Amino acid sequence: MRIAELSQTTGVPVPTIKYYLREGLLPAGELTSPNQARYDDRHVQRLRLVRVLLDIGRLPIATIRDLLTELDRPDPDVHEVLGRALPATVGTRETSDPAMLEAAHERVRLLVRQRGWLVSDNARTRQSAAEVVAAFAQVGADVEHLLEHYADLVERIAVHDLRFVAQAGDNEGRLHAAVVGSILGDSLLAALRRMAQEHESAKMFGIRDDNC
Amino acid sequence: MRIAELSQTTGVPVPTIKYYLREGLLPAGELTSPNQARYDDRHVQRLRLVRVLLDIGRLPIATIRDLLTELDRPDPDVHEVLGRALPATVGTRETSDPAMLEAAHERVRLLVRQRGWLVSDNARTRQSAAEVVAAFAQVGADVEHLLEHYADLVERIAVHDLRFVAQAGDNEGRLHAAVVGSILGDSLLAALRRMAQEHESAKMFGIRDDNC
DNA sequence: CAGTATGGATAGTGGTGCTCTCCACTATTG
DNA sequence: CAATAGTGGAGAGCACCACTATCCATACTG
Repeated sequence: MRIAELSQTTGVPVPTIKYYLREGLLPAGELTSPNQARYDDRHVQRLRLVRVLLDIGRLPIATIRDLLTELDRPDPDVHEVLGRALPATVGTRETSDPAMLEAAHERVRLLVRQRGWLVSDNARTRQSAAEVVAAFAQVGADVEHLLEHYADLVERIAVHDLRFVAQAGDNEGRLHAAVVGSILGDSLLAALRRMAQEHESAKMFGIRDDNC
Repeated sequence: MRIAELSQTTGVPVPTIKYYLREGLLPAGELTSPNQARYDDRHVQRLRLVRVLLDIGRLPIATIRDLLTELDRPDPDVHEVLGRALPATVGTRETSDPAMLEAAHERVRLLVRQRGWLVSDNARTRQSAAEVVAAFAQVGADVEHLLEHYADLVERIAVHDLRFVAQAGDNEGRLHAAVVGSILGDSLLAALRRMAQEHESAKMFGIRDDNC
């Protein structure tokens, strides 16, 4: 398969594919001569994955490159990917109030301790969670109740996520499933949550099912 | 309070505040003379909210403006906000394969029907959910099981979300809580989910709690 | 053998979220 | 009562990011 066919199959313009090749999001095709290369199904798959991580996951190119590099490691391990690469896909920000952030960190540490979660201490996810907790405080919202209930529910979500990962055949498939499930799962959960919120709100504040 | 104090209190640079004023993210201060204005606590609150929606929620300026405009409507109604304004905060994309997208839409319609969710038919959240379902299909992942379990769990999440909204004192507070809870809630859930995934993975694939 | 496609490289583009500069004017300080 | 600093407002400029366009020597295609 040459680049034009790869482009047609995936719907990604040829210049964009070239750009991804330059950026290391896509491995180079097998060179048959100095300026001819062949691409195969793996390139199609990878390209689709990149597009989905970009469009749905809204991950920056650099993050996607790191994630794919992790997937392509010689000794790929699902737990490693879940523990090291995927945490980089949650955003961080520089919070204004250091004291508030430290309090939020302490709150997250407490949560992790009480739940007995086996989460590495330097985990970026802790940082991210603390930042969100601090953000709630900064806009004057009390996140306390939400935090406990959310923790309950994400535990169950994670069980299904890991089941989703485990069901994939080989190790490579599991890595793929871990990435896809985590990134797309966020978006799926967000969309479903909005619908469930609308439904719950309809039940709560007078039902207007005129267009449902 | 003048602009310098507003800037110091919130940590937002003065030129950025001026930019937000131009963009309509922040209402103008009360003019005391042609080139002097006074700002108050409401500006501080609003500015913090804007920063949090930008930094944590990663919403575009235009979306934030629309959201805040909705909050400032004369007859603010929580269900309206949850049903109209907040759905705009989930992304959309132009999918390559129309047939796949239509199948995904049908799947989402079925889900909504089976759950009896009262969700408006044209809802943007449906579009978004369908896009994610199509994305799963596009990368060759079977979302079927995940979908049912996620639907179960977001129903419970939404119950807590609405409780979070209801607990806020007045109507204005509830609108604020709905926005904050929805947007920041997404990020909080994502961060907690990553931690729960790491924990679940640690339990599943050999426990290495050396640094937990 | 004419015309199109290719890999590779470099430069340019459009959108976004600021940031800088300027201006006439106002407030504050010594 | 200066001198200095700060202000609202408006326009231009900037940095980053994800592309997109152009060019070239070479290779495939009809």
